[in-house]
Amino acid sequence: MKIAIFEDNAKFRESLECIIATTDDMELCGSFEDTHRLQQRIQALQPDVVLMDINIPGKNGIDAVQEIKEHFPAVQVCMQTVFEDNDKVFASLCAGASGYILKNTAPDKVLQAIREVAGGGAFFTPSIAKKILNNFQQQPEKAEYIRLTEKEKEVLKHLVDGLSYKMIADKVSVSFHTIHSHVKNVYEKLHVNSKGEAVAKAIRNKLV
Amino acid sequence: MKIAIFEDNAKFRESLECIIATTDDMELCGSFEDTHRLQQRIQALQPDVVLMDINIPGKNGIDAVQEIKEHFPAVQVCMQTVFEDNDKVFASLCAGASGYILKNTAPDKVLQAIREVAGGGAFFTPSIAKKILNNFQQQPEKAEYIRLTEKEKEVLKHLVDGLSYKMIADKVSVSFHTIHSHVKNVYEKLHVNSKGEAVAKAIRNKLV
DNA sequence: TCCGGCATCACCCGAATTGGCGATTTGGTT
DNA sequence: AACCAAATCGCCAATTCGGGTGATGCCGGA
Repeated sequence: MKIAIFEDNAKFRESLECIIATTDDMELCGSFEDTHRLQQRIQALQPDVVLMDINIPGKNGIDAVQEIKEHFPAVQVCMQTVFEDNDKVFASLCAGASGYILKNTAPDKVLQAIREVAGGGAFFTPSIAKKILNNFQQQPEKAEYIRLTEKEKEVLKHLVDGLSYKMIADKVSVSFHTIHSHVKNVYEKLHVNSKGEAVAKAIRNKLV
Repeated sequence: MKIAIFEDNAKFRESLECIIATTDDMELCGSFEDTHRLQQRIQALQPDVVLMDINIPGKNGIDAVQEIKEHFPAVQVCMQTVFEDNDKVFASLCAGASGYILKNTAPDKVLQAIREVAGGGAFFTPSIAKKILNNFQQQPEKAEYIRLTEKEKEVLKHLVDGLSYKMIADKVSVSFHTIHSHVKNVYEKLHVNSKGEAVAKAIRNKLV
């Protein structure tokens, strides 16, 4: 697993280098104090995971993430910073970062974060996770939990994709009438009575 | 730190009990296989953290979380389940859960999750964190400008609300045929050919 | 001034959707 | 064994939708 570091603070960068270098399943493939020639560096090193500071000379860390994900979508990026301002956190995540850890994070947690993002997962330090959570809970959306069966969810997904009853029936290998029946049940449970409302509610309640 | 468990699977509940009981800084103050008399139980036990299963007899786990947070906002809840469907995850978080861990989570991670949520933080297993992350990152890759006219946008809004052509015609005080015509134009511009797709695209591209 | 985009209205037709009435067979819980 | 929810299938009627092919004005930019 190849790791690249972008961090301007020399002491901190060195300690990161040390952590990575002394870990068996990781290889430190690059360590930089600025984001100059970002694409060339990434292209040359082909890292699996990039540790990125937010306050870094050259291009700032958030823009750097965006650039990396745009040109090298397979590269996973983990933000590594002292800041936990809401705007920086959310901007980083929207830019494509898969992890966000604070600089006071213990070394073993840093390694854990790297492994998680490398494996396609995500990792946040608890205080960051809490911020993200608040973002959900602040929605006044009094989302009653709608208990759809698996079949009903599947049919609903296909409705969202614009398939007709007949096409869904084909795709699920089931009779047209069955789909008909499922759709009716979905409408009932969602308290809607048209496809448009059902699709809208499905997307807004993240049933898809 | 007082922990209460709500989990209907006996074997799994016992293993959780064991994990908690053998941890120095935690005290198992209750363990239940259903959510009956939920408020009385919480009131009597005064737990700091509740581990809650989603599929649990009585009231389902998500509604239970909502009830707990409503009457005992200081109690932190961590979901503990085998499900990772989007709807269950987001419904849980919106209901007030501070953590969401899968049942295959290692014991030390479970303890870590409990400590984090007790301390006012949040904890998600990586795959759940990834789902949450995707919720932020989905959308930017649409540079394709869709220029709808005002009328078309209005008609589209009403379609999203589930109105039929005729109802829209009434609402906008215009002929049914006009609505028909607008809808056809919208379909053409959105490159779709069904109401479902149009509604989905409208919401996802924030045209509404 | 002419052209193109927009809004409006109109007709046709085949297919899809809705809603309401059923039914049987599973699978899991009690 | 009894029960229940879910999944499956069926019929019917009214309405709506999707696609095609028009037409009429109105307005603003070339």
